[in-house]
Amino acid sequence: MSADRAARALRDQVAEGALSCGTRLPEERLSASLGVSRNTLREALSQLVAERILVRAPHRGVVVATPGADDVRDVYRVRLLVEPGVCRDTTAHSTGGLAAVRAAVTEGRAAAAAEDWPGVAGANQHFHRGLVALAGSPRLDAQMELLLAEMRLFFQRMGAPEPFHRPYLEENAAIANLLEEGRGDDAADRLTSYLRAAEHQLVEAITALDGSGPRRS
Amino acid sequence: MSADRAARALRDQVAEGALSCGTRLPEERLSASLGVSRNTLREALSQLVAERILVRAPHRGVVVATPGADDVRDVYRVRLLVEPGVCRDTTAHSTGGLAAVRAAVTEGRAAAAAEDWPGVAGANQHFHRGLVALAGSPRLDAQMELLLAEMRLFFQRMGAPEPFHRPYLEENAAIANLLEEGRGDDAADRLTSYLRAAEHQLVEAITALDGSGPRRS
DNA sequence: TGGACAAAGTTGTTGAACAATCCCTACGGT
DNA sequence: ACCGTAGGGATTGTTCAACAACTTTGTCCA
Repeated sequence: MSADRAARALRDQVAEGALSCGTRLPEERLSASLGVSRNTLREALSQLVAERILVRAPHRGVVVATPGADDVRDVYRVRLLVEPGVCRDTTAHSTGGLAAVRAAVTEGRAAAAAEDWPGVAGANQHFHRGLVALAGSPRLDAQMELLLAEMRLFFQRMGAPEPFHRPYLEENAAIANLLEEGRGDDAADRLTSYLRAAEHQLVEAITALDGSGPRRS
Repeated sequence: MSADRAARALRDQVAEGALSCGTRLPEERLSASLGVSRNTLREALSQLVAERILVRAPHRGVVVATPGADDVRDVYRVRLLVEPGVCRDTTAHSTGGLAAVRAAVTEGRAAAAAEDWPGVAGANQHFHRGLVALAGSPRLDAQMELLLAEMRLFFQRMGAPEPFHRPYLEENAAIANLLEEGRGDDAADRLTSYLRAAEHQLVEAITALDGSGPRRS
C-alpha cells in the first residue's frame, strides 16, 4: 500500500530528527514532497497519530508529538510490566530467540567500539525488541514496536546525547547471560532496576526541557 | 471526525453480531449505508484493520476477521502477562480504581440475576478493563481496549453460549475482595488460573469450529 | 489599547474518474 | 467429459478537483 510507505517515510524522518518535535505537517506541501495524493497522505497521518508519533488538533493540523514527562513515565510503566514479565517466563524462550538477543549485544559492542552512537542506540532497540520477541507473541511485538517508536521520539527531543546508551551495554550483556543460563527471575530483576534508572534519567532530562518548551499541544 | 464515527459503527456491528466472521465489506455499498464517502470509509476500515477486527487482502477487499486458536492463545498470552502484573503492583491501586472494579462485580451480579447474558458479558469486560485501569496507564488502557474488542470477536465466532460467563462472576468477586484487602499477589494468582481456564475453554471451542470452517483468510 | 470584522489559508469531506487487479464464466482443445 | 485459457465484469487502490467549516492573521475602528 502507498499509504504505508508514506507512513514509514515519515516515521523514519521523525526518528532521524529530520522532523523535530512540534513541527507542523501541512497536508498539501507534505503530500507533494512525498509524491502521494492528499487523501493517501491523510491515511498515513492517521496511522501515525494512532501510534502517538504525531498529534492531531481538529482543524488545526497535525504536528510531531512533543512528549512530556508523563509520557515517559507511562511508556516505562508498560515496559516495566512487559519486559521483566517476558524474562520470567523461561518456558517460552526458544534458542533462536536467545540468539537474537545475544546478537543485539554483540552488535551494540561493535558499534560502541566504532564510536557509532546511532548504531549503539539501534542495537539497544534490537536488544529490547528481541527480549519481548522471546514471548513469541505477535501482539506483544506490535505493542513493543509502538513503544520503541515513542522512545526514538524521546531521544530525539532531548537531543540524544552521544554516550547515553553506553552504560547499558554491559547491563544488556549481563541480562543476556542470565537468560542463557535459564535464570529468568534474576534477569527480570536486573532489567527492572535498569529500566527504572533509564526512566529516571529520561524524566530528568525532559522535565529540564519542559521548563522552557511547551507541552504536547 | 467522521471516519471515527464510521469505525465505531462498524466496531459495534461486529460486536453485536450484525456482521459475522468472514463477511465481506464492499466499500461502495458500505459507504452508502453508513452515509459517508468511500474515502472516509477507507480511513475507518484501515483503522479497524489495525485493530485486527478486520482483515484486508490486497485487491480483494476487507472481511471481518475469523480468529483461530492461535489468535486466542496470543490474546491470552498478553492478558496473562498484563492483568496479573497489574494486580501485583498494589502501590498503583487507587481507591477510585478499586471502586470501579467493585462496581463491575455488582453490575455482573445484577445482570445475572436478570438473566441478561449480554449484560453479564459486558460487565465482565468492565471488570477486566477496570482491572487494567488500576495501573493508571493510558497506553495500557488502549492496549486492553484492543484485546477486549478481539475478545468480542471470539465470543461472536463461537456463538456466545448464554451462561458462558456465569462461572466467572464469583471469581471476579473473589479477586475484587483480595484487591481491596491489598493482597495483590493472591489476586494475581487467582486471576492467572482463571484466565488459563478461560483460554482453554475458548481454544477448545474454536478448534472445534475450525474443523469445518476456514482460517483467517 | 482593545475588540469587532473581514481575508487568507488549512483542514474535513465529498464526488468522480481511471488504472490495476481479481474473480467468474464461457470458450476451445484434447 | 475434462482442463486450461481468454475475456468480461466487478472491486480495489489512488488521484484530482472542489467546497464547506474552521482557525488564524491582519486590519480597521472606537
